[in-house]
Amino acid sequence: MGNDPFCEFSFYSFTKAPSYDNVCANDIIGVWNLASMKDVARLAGVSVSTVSRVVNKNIPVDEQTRKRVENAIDKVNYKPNLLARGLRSKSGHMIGLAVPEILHQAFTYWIKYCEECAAEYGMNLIIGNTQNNPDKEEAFINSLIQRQIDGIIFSRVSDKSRILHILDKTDIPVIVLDRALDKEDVPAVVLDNYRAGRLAGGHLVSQGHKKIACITGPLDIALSRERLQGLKEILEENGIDLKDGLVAEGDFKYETGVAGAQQLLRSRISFTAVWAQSDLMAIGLMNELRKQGLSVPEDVSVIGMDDISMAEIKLPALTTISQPYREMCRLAIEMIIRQRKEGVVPEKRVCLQPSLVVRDSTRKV
Amino acid sequence: MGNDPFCEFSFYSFTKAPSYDNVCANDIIGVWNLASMKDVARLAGVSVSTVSRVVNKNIPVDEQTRKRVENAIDKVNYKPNLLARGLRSKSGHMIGLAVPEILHQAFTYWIKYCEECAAEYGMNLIIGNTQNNPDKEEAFINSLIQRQIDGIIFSRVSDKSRILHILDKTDIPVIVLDRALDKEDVPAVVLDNYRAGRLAGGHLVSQGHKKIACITGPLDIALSRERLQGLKEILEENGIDLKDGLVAEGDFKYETGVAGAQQLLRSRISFTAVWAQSDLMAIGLMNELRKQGLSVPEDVSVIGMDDISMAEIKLPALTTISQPYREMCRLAIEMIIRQRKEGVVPEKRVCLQPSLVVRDSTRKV
DNA sequence: TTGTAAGCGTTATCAT
DNA sequence: ATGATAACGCTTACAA
Repeated sequence: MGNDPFCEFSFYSFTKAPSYDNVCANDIIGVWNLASMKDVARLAGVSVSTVSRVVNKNIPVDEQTRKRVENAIDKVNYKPNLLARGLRSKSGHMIGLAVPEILHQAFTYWIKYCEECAAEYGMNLIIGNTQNNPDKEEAFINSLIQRQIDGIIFSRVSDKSRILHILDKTDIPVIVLDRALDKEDVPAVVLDNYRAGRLAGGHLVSQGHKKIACITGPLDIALSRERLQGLKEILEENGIDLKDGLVAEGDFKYETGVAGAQQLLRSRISFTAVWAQSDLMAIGLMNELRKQGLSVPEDVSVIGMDDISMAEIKLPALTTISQPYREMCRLAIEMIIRQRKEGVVPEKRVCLQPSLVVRDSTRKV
Repeated sequence: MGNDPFCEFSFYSFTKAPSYDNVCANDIIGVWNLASMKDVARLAGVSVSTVSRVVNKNIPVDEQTRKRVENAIDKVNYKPNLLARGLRSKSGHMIGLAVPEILHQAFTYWIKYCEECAAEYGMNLIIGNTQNNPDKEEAFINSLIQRQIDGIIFSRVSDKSRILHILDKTDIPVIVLDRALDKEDVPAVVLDNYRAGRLAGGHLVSQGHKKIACITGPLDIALSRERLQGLKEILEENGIDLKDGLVAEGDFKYETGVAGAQQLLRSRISFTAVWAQSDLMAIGLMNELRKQGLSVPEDVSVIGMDDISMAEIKLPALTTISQPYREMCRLAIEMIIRQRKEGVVPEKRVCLQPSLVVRDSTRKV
């Protein structure tokens, strides 16, 4: 088996690159030069300013010269240099996205949709994995500032005060996704978590459940409390009491779903339905229930939250609460762009609605 | 429930930003200016070139002046402008990563580890989701070229000829991750897929299995064939025949694991172990087997490939073949950096070894 | 060792 | 409508 990183029938070798005509003089060797505006201008017999005007389409240019310039542009395959443009216009045409952990599926949604939407606006997305480490976060933000980034989107912040301290001295638009900062002093795009609780509870109530349990996220995080509150209120409105013994605290990960199931069963309070505040916990819960001889949904209905792709493929497929990831990202990016282009600054938080996805893990009782 | 995107107790409003003293003159409003070298130079009473020399630490500077400059740098909190630096030195200090789909877990590994390694080298990572769409791919690459990107990493390429056509005119280092191009004409970091097949087969053989089946990836992809070949050969070497009826073709996704299970069972050829060439297919396979009344690993041993996080939490936890994602990304990035800095160009492909992760889905027979 | 100045590829101001 | 020209902030010959 061997730990040798290279297999026997391949090799890893470097050779001197062929020397290029236009080698540049610093440590980076052999950069091929794209055509610049100067080249286009020379070819079209106009000045660079005219080329710029044609490229940027904002200032009137004579039809004749425009044609000539456009031809020249095609001919030399001119593409504007975004570093030069950014340097001059103070806009790198880039958006930064900071996530605490790339491998968590919920965060990959932010990455995917932020990239998608940024691309639609002709922007590139720089991502940074902060690992909930304030130092990494700071380093990432600093590199973004140095790139004249157009805006920064945070999905969670490990050290609020530090971040704001750095960014307050700039006027770089900042949006917090998903998990707003406590004081609401930074624009945010968040989910209506209270409503998520109501949705989950409402679904279970409508199925006739009366003995309901919940596995929450960390209760020091506002959104876990809001979700729980929503659940509590909808149950109360239907004359149902959410018993303290049937609330287990988790951390959104699989293992605490398992642990939560054990805790609920140990309580000896009977229940016919559980809402786990993340799909991962819901799956852990289902696996543990099954292990203990209970079947889902026959004995216990289970509802999750997030609608990760795994939710579809479990047996049974998981009923869950889905977040409008795409819309949230779009909104965040549009808020950034508006703030940069039009000088308007979003004042408060935007709150989007979750929706219920009914699959096979819940049923009438 | 309502489809209204904004909940009733929040609002989405923009107001005019306060005007800043240093508003710049174009359409981007209110950009806060970082201190520049000029500011540092003025404060330290030296020229900008001296500041540059201090910052870049490559050219000797008098201890006295260095101290003065460093103090000035701290005082004004100077950070080099990376756009200007990139423009001048023709290196954006960025690496681009093109993936076909961000939400697939295997690709998120590339994102995570490329980001991690790029950060170690002081580079930022721009990601692009190509969706296997040649036009998106081309647009992404063009934007990278325009940013004087230092190198591009592809995880799969939808249209090889087009990409190479664009990039061949540049000398931007290009590395293909994971799935090499057919002709081996682009540097690549790949897994030893043949060896993966041998590992999977070897493990099953060592457990005493003799009736072995396989669910492959798409057979028009070389790596699926290489994996299958490895499996075949190790079995042959042990006097075991991999029966044609026990090979089902899938596409790496969950559903074809289910379908593969059905196909294998329909064949009526008995088997005691299956290698699915992706964990997702392995999970589909396990679920389908269970549905048909077979248990894993009691009746059938199952081994997967990729070692995605889901593999750990299934019941039973999945025995699988893991890829050295982190090392592969590191190698790719280091190849890029060496090519850029030292002008050395990696000639062929680098091939890394997979490893076996034994969990609970396989057992002695 | 340090300063001067040119230039990277743009955009924007000011003439014409 | 178009062309010089001066920035943007940096690196780097070349001079001193």
